[in-house]
Order: sequence, then structure tokens, then C-alpha cells
Amino acid sequence: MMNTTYNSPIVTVDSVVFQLVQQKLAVLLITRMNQPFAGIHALPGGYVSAGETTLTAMTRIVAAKAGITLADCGVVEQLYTFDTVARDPRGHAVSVTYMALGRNIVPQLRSDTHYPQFFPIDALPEIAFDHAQIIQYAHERLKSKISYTNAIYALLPELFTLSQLQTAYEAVVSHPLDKRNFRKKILGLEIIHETDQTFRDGAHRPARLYRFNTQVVTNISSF
Amino acid sequence: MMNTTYNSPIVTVDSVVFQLVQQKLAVLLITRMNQPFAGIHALPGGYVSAGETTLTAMTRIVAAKAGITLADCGVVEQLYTFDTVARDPRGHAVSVTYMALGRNIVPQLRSDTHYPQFFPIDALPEIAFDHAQIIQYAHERLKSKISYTNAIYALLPELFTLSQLQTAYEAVVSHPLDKRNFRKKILGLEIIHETDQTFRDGAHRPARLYRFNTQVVTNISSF
DNA sequence: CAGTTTTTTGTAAAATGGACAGCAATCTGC
DNA sequence: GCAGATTGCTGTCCATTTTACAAAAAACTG
Repeated sequence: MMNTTYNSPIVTVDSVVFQLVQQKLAVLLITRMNQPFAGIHALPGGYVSAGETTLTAMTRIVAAKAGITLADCGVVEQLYTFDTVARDPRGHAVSVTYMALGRNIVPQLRSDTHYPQFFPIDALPEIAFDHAQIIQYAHERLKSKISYTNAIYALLPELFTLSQLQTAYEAVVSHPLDKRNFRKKILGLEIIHETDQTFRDGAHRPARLYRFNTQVVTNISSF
Repeated sequence: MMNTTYNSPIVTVDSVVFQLVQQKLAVLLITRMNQPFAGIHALPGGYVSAGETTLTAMTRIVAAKAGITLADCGVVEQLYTFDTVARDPRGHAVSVTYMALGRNIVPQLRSDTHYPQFFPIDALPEIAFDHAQIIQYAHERLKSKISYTNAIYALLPELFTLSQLQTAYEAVVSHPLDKRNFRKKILGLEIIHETDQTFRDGAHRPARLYRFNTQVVTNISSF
């Protein structure tokens, strides 16, 4: 059955790619090259073709518009489908949205460049379409996700200090945590283990480096 | 922009309507009238037209195929979008799925009847498409939802006993709960209040009737 | 009124969560 | 080599929550 038969809305995907930048949670945005919203920042997104899954389309589009391969991302998860009629002035487009978590992602400037850049979540520019709402939704989901899974591993390097881990949590939930309680809690969860390496930084005691037990999203709760 | 330009997948909706039937969690299924899967049970679902939201389409379709108005349902929530290419043998269809919770829903047999019926979740018949997977996803979501919101109100009558409430929880999570601890917990949450009415049933002490403080989905957790 | 059934209530032990302060290890500059 | 600065690291007490568990109250039946 073809679309022409049913006059269905168009299917699109939009991706919220998170990464820590200078210890702050940041979102990947591109600059729109065309109308509508030309020159305004937006999430990387695009049309889904019949015969490809939304995840495949998402992978293709993020690679094309920002030069990012999903191998750079640990966690990729479908978020929600936004479908209001007026959300795209060109016509009714249903957007399946995804969240991805990365580390050390360097957006590639390409010839047909969309100027992909990471923006800290608390200092976003003007944003096209309903993408601000999508970002907010993704942020909420991420906050909740790191509270019952080990998903935050995807934002951190393989080896990290407990302070870096705490900073990452704080960047996501956007409020400070008590250092002693945090360490007690994390070590009790048995999702990380210490290594024999340490990390020297400045004029102070070096920190032990830790590693996640697994690089697969796992529920934390006891049973 | 029309679909013809982009050869997009078709957009459909499928709905998982839950209700308690004889103290068990049950799902609304219809019987398919046409190929593929003619004669097999399936979730009520159908095509979304450009210009209507998926929720509007869902409401329209559930009314048409099962004679149910969403006013009968307390909670309606978007679940997930299923999009594998092969899920519909007729062609690539992306299905936005919804969960709805009801009480005292009586499916209407209509002339073009699809034989809508509720089936207990632990005794489902053979199910068409990937709808068994969708039901399972909805069940998981429901389990989790009632743990951090008051959403279970939508499965219960306005007035109910604590035993009925506990039975409802048990039907959803599918394991027994301790009676004393359950009552202590529920009353501590301050989401229900007692009325001055009681419920007489058999040759035993009558039970006090309670009422939810609100018929709006509210988070339970303290802060 | 004795028997049966469901409702209702409380307590002790264990686990969890949150508040909170001081010593240890490194580097810098004198 | 030592004083100062900085960050890493550790433990206790209290309040709250969770879990396990049993007996009396209220209605109906015969």
C-alpha cells in the first residue's frame, strides 16, 4: 500500500544527541540552511523513507548533517512521537524522536555544512519548530533514566574518577550532590569497579580511576 | 508537502485498552475482518490521515471498531512507535501506539462488527502482526506507571474498598502483596481518602469505601 | 450463639537515605 | 624542606522507609 492511497502524514525523525562539554550537558544542534527557519538552530532530522526504520534514518541523517556515526554513541533510545498538525509549516509531519548519548564526539564540518555544534543545555539559542520542547522532553527522560539504569556510562570516558562521575550526574540532574553520600551510593550499586590506575591533575592528591562493569544499559534496582 | 514527494512509510495507530475483568487485567482485542490475518485477533488500529493527530485518529478508530469513547477512559498515553519494515505485510507502516485505561467499558457490537472483546492478559489468543509485542510493552509501562503515579484510579470505580484497590494492583503487577503493608503504604501516600459509606458483600464484616483525591494522573513521589 | 469469612489494626527488626567534618596525598612557592 | 593550597578520600548518627508477621472486630449463616 502506498502513501498516495492514504494521504498519510509524512514520517520524520529528529535526534537529541547529548554529550558533556566542559562538564556541562550539551545538545547537538545544526543551523538550518533552508526555509522555513533558515539560519535558526534545530535538531538534526529529516525524512524517513519507506523501507527504512526510523533508527536507520536517524543514523543516516545524523551522519549526513553532523558527521557523527552512531558508533560514537553508547545509548540510543526512542523517545516520543510528536505529531501536532501545525508543527511543520510545510505540512503535517509526524516526528519520531531519539535520544543518543556520546563522548568525545567531534561534529564534522562538511562541504554542505549545517554547522553542527554542541550547545550547553542551559544556554540554548533560538530553536526552530517544536525542537525546544523535544529537547526538554529528552532531558527529562535522561534525568529519569540515569536514576534507574547505568546509562550515564555513555557520557563518560572508559576510565574516570569518582569526581568526574559525580560531576556528570550533577550536569544531568542540574543540582549538587553530597560527595560522601554519592560515593557510598555508587559503590553500593556495584556498577563500577576501581582500576589500579590514578589520574594526576593539579597540585593535589591524585584520584583513583574507575571503570563501568558493563557498557550495556542495565537496570540498577535490586531485583 | 505531499507524501507522494517523499515516499514515506504510512502512519498508523494501535491502541492497547486495559480494563479489569473479574479482577484480572484484560486487553481489548478485535477480530480482523480482512486479510492479512483475517479471523485473527488484533489491537484496534488503523490509518492516520494527514491533518489529524495520532490521538485523534486513535479516538476515531477505537470508537469505530469497538464502540468505545475515550471518555470511558481515565488515562490515555502514547507508548512507543513501532516501525520495523516487515511488521505489516502490506507495506511499510509505522505504528504510533497508545495505552488507555478504563472501567465499565462495554464494547459495542456494531453492524460492521469486529467482535471487540476483552481478554485476560494471561490468556491471550493468537495475535496478529507484532501486536503481542505491543501488548507486552504496554503492560510493562503500566506496571511501572502505577508505581510512581496514581494512574490506577482509572481502572477502578469511583468508590472502592482497600481490598479492591489491592486486587487491582496485584492484577497489574501480577504478584501478591502483603495486606497490612499495602494499606499502610497507600494511606501514607495521601492519594485516597475514606468516605462514610461501606460495602456489604457476603457473610462477613463490610468494608469501608474510599475515593481517589483526584482523577488526574499525579506523581506520587515526595519531591 | 458457634462457625465462617473478610476487614481492620500494630510492632519489631532491617535497610535505606540524608546530614555532616576531618585527615590524606599531591603540588607550588618560598 | 616546609607551609599553604587544593582535591581525594573515608565513617557515624539519625530519621525514615521497608519488611515480616498475628490477632481481634464485624458481619452473615445455620
